[in-house]
Parts: sequence; structure tokens; C-alpha cells
Amino acid sequence: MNEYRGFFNICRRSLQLENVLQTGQAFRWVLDSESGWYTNTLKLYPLTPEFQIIRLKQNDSKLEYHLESSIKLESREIHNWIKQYFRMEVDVEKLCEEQWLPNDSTFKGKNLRGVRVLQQEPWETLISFICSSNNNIPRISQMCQKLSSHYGNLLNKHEFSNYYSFPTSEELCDRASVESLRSLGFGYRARYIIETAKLLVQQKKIVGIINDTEYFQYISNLYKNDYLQIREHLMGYSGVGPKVADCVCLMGFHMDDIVPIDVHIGRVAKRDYKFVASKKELAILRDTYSTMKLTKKKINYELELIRLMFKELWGPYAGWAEGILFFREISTPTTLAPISKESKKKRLFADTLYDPKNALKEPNRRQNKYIKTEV
DNA sequence: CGTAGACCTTT
DNA sequence: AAGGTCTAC
Repeated sequence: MNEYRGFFNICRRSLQLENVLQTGQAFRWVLDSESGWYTNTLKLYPLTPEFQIIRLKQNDSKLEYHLESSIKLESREIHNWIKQYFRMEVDVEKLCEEQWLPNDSTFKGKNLRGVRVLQQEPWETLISFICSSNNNIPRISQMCQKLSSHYGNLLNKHEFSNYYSFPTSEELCDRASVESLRSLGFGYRARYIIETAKLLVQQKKIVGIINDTEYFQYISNLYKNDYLQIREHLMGYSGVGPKVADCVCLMGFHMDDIVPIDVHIGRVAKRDYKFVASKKELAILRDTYSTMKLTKKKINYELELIRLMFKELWGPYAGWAEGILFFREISTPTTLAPISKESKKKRLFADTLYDPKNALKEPNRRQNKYIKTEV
């Protein structure tokens, strides 16, 4: 075993571990409340295709990490890998001030709570969010944990606790079945997981790729990082609708402008932003998606318009803005607040002003106005 | 094409 | 009721 330690100078305003690791983005981080260390196993791709045991702990001024690796790695590479996992190059406070606040008073005087969007491995992200449908965070976490402990590989045998990798699509096909997953409490998602794993194994074989991460990288390149086509591809997997596909696009393909629309954010749109779908907007969208088989079949046009409204409003890092709003929505439940309570906000877009085709234009994902120069 | 229900399990 | 998806009208 090789051990690596290091740290980042970073304050809680920029990153709050509990608000990033335990709020429904990643599902396998485990906190030891005694010591304050979070532990998980991650694939440090492209440094290594194997999972490594990683621990994190923060205080008011720094983030410490500890890596237990089966192979030799470069300290500098590990450091940079963690940096990209947390997307540390993105300056959220600056984004809020310059990009969100001028267009949306919702962000006025609000604590961003150190919420960030993680850059995660696409395959695990896909399976995790297939598990998320009509489900709650504690059970999703439990299910992801079970996938690892029952179908992953044991990483070290000498420690007190056992740590397992997240199973590859092949491992899932070889070791799991609909019946075994059901008996572990996956419910109707058991079938989705098996079908998705089988399809991926098949697809990888066709293009001669063995690694799940590399396959999704290949798909991303194939479609030149085009969101609509990648989402269409993702919705080809069983149990993957627009919400799950968008989560994979945002966190697995780091498409920062994508806003996954769930019940919470849908409620926020109607209640706080007075969203109403117009016939014209709906017609334009239907036309736009008319040639996309799965998108046409699975999309909910009203929710899609909500997604586009937020993308227009919040810009290239709209997905990050959503993450922060979502966190606030679930942490201080206003679910019971009367919907009749009128917000001062006016409807954002008049029918004549808002053309969803504008929002459909792909942003320049390379723009770096909000990129910090050095951490 | 949009809408209602079912779908597993746990809180 | 939970951060949906699928199927049948």
C-alpha cells in the first residue's frame, strides 16, 4: 500500500464537505463523526483504472486528503485529480455576484453554503441516479453502498473496515441478477440496473472499449460534446429519463449549464418564478425535438421549458445555481408554505420575448471568466 | 400527446 | 411521500 497526504487552502465559504458529499450528488462517502474524516473509494481516472481509498477532512482554512493506493502515483497528479473532482477552478462567489445576482434577486444576501458541483465518473453516476428515481437520499446511499459491497472488489484486507470498488458494467453482469438485486431491496430498479449494465457491455464490445469511463468519453467525443445528442444516447438506457440523463450530463460530463428538473425545482419554478408554459414555446420545442426518437418519447415539454428558462436566466453555470437553490429548498423546507402567497417576482419571459431556441444554442463550455487562476 | 397509475421499499 | 420512469389509454 502506498500512502499519500496533502491539503488545499480553502475556506468553508468555497467548499463545505457535508453540503457537497451528503446532499444527493455522491452517495458513497461515509463520515466517521468521531474523527471527522470522510471515506470513499474512487476511480482516479485517468491516473489509474483501479479504485483507491480516499479520505477527506476539513477545518476552517483547509481541506486535507489522504490516499491509500495499490499502486505508485505522483503526488502532484493526485493533488490535481482532487482539484478537478471538486472543480476548484470554479469561483462560485464570483459567479453568484456577476452572473446570477444581476438577473435574479433570489441570490441576494444568500449564503452559498460551500455548495459545489462535483465532477464524477459517468458510469457510477449513471447507476447511482437510476437508483434515485422516486427515492430518498438515505436509501439511495444504502443501495450504492450495497452495489459496491456485494458486486465490487475488496480493496484491502488488512484494515478494520472493508472497502470495495464500485462494480464495472461487466462485474455487474457477471455477478448480479434482477433477483439478487431485488432481494437486496432495489425494488423495480433491479431490472433497470441489469438492463443498463448489459446494454453497456454490448455497446462497448461493438466499439472495442473495455473501460466504462472510456466508453462515455468516446460517446462524448463522438457527439462533439453536444448536449442534446448525449442526452438522447443516455436515455437509451433502461430507467433513464430526462432527469437522470441530465444529472449524468451535469455531474458525469460536467456540463455546467444543465439544470436537472426534479419535483423540488419544478415547484420552485412555478411558485417563486411564476413559470407558465405557453403554447408557442411548447410548439417550438416539439418541432425542435421532432427528429430525436427517445427525447421525443421521454421528454416532458413543460419541465423541459422550465429547464431552458433556468438555463437562460443563470447562464453557463446554471447547474451550479440549481445545486445551491436545491440545497436551500430541501434544507429549509417551504413545502408547507401556501402557494397562494404571492411572490413579488414577475414572470420572467413574455411569450413574444422568449424563444426557447435561444436557450437551445450550445454555450461555449470552454469560457473561463469564472475560472480561478490558481488555487 | 398528455395524463393517470403502477412500481419497490422505507421513513 | 421520497430529487422518476414506464406503460396503457
